[in-house]
Amino acid sequence: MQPQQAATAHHKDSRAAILDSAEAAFAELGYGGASIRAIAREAKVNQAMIHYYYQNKDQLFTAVIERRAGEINARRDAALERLFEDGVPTLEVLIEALLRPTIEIGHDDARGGAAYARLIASFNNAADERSRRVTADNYDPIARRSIDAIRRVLPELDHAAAVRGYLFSISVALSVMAKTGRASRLSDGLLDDFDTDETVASAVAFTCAGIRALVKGT
Amino acid sequence: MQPQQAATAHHKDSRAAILDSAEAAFAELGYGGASIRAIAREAKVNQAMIHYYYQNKDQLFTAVIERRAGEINARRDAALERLFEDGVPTLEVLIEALLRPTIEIGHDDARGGAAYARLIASFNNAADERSRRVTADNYDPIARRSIDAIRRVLPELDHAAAVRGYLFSISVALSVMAKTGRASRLSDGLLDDFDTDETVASAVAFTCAGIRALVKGT
DNA sequence: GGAAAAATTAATCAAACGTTTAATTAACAC
DNA sequence: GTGTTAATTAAACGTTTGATTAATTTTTCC
Repeated sequence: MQPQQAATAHHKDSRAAILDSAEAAFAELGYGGASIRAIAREAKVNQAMIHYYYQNKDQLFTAVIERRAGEINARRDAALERLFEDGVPTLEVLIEALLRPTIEIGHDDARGGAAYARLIASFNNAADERSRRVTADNYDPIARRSIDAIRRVLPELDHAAAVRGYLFSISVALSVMAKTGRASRLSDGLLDDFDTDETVASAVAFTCAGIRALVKGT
Repeated sequence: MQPQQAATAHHKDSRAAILDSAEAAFAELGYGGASIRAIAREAKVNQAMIHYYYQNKDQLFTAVIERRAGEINARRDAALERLFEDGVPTLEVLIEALLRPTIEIGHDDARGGAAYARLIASFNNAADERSRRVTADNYDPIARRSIDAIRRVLPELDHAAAVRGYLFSISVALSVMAKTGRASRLSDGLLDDFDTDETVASAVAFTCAGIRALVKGT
């Protein structure tokens, strides 16, 4: 039968420990490279516990994504609602509100956000059935709302261009989330993957100018 | 046995057949998810042939990347040299020259480019040691030359901003290479992942405006 | 045409994989 | 306390994995 929420004071919640460990493993090694055994070992739980709570590897992966996607989507929705409360915001304010939750989670090392950042960055462009499924399920709805918001702020932009602009912007945001160390390497240390404010500012400036350039006849 | 009249022509190039099959498998399933056995089966080759030619899975992966990276780098270098032959080109011309080889390979279905596109898109943001290694080995040198070229075209851009601009641009280009079908889905069919010219034009317009926005004090 | 080298094959290896089972311990309701 | 259910465990399941072996065929070259 399905377990109930137990989480005794004695043992830290095993389910969360499994998700944390799985998140790190999937991010570091990919879905196929991460093994249930290694995930269980890292989470300090018996290997059968993973099947007890998540049935199989695929559903474990799904659970990892859903946990973070829920938070990101909630923060984005709240920002969207707030921004349009009194009037139409500028494109810069809107884009920053859309990108910041994503980028900040990736910089929240204390809560393991860095691992999720690498994970989402790797499956966002992935073509396998599983990646497409979790993207469509967890990120398409908020994507549609975000695209609508962009069009309200920039009515001259046609629908197709708004979709392009949104996807380009997300791609830029994810590239800075991944923190592969490449920026630092190519800039000989001038750039720092971990400076959130400077990173967000650059990404917002870049993508806003890019979106405006997609307006027809410019 | 089968009539062997075409045998020579058939397995004339087992090495290429293996690389083609491996490229598709790595792109579709990831490094860990792709199996040597499945790769051999798809390439119509005995599985020991893969170790005969490429020693092990890691070196097979490296060989898959190197084959395409060599071509992309050669085309990019040629374009760079040509562009600066007589004077300094515009940013648009430069960026298009940098992005086009990458995007076009991804659209060259006949030569299996679509698989490589998904592959490079997935490991570009990946954090595992292998992905970082092949990125550094195969794409860092051309990246440095490209960044220098951007700075010659746009001298007001400082080095760090040029690195940012380059990485953002590559990220945008890779996102359209992956062709996950998401653009079409989110635009309700208005956008087509396979329209190369329109895709390149959008990516160039977006990234050039983005790079200009990274100039200090604008 | 025959020796040498390259290419290809089937068979096998130990290790690791995801998953399942059956038994045991811990927690809770009454 | 007793009974019930959730949580946890060790062991094993059958399969697949990357890799290696040794034998055999095909090609190359003189």
